[in-house]
Amino acid sequence: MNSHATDMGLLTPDAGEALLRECGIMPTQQRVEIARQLLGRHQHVTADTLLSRVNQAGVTVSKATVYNTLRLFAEHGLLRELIVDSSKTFFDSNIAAHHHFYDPDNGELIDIGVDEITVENVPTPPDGRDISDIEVVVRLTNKGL
Amino acid sequence: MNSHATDMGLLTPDAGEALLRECGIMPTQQRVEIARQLLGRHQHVTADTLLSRVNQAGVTVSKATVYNTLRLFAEHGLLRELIVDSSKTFFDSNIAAHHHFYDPDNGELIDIGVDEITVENVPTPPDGRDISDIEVVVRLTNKGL
DNA sequence: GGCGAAATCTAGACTTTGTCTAAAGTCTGT
DNA sequence: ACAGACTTTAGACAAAGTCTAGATTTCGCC
Repeated sequence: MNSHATDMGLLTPDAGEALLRECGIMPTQQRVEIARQLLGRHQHVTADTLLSRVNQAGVTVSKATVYNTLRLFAEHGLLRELIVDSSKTFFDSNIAAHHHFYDPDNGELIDIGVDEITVENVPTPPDGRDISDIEVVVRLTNKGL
Repeated sequence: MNSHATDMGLLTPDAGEALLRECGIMPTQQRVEIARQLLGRHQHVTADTLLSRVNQAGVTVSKATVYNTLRLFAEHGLLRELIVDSSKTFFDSNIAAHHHFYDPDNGELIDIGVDEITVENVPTPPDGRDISDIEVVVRLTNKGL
């Protein structure tokens, strides 16, 4: 057990604040609480689940701040936006290169380590463009459907 | 030039109707027009662009019918839903296995043939589930940003 | 061709996810 | 404590997609 996270996988308030400062993000109460809930362990959340989780933790946060903060954290590389479902956006606190299984039936996301799958020979992109990200989504169905 | 498509890549009305019948889909006027616009060549469309294209072709179609028909065609394997952008869904009339470059700046999608990229060693899915689809999205940025 | 049953289509209300805005609150350096 | 810059908020707004009830079309059959 490390001293920066509680046994529920939350960061301590101090660790959350320190992390944000390191990234040059002003550590407001809302941002620290979102960081605590999100960045203590690897997980996949939607804006909606995060909003209710933070509010249940006793910190009042508005919908706009949740979206602003998620975008801000993503810009600073603290988390990654996942596009796997047409109706909601997931955010992934695991920023290491990896891919996903996705089960549309229950919204479950499961990490696939970058060493567990082989993606090679990606063609060079057209004209004046660079690759910013490679995302592999392996969609699942329940057996016998 | 084959006899089933015009020089604009549209199916002839007869070819469209025949295609739907082969799939066991009742060929209504709306469905035939959507099939003509969509299935004559490989392309990527959103529900919105398709709606206006069909209406401009002189066939009145409602938004609900466009969505119903796209889902119906996808269920019958005539096209494929692509999840590459959090704000809109694309449909791909190329049903052969392949992947995509995606440029979020202009919404452009470019096919990557399944022989142009290597995706191997996909782990076995958990418990009682099967793989239904593997989707690789290579996101692009403009150089020097 | 005409008929009834079943399937389909439509307009528009509705839902959901996410964005925007103007006003109020908070923080920092001095 | 003050100014100025940044952040947060509630709620209006926007866009994509879903749903529904009633009107229309299609089909098989005579």
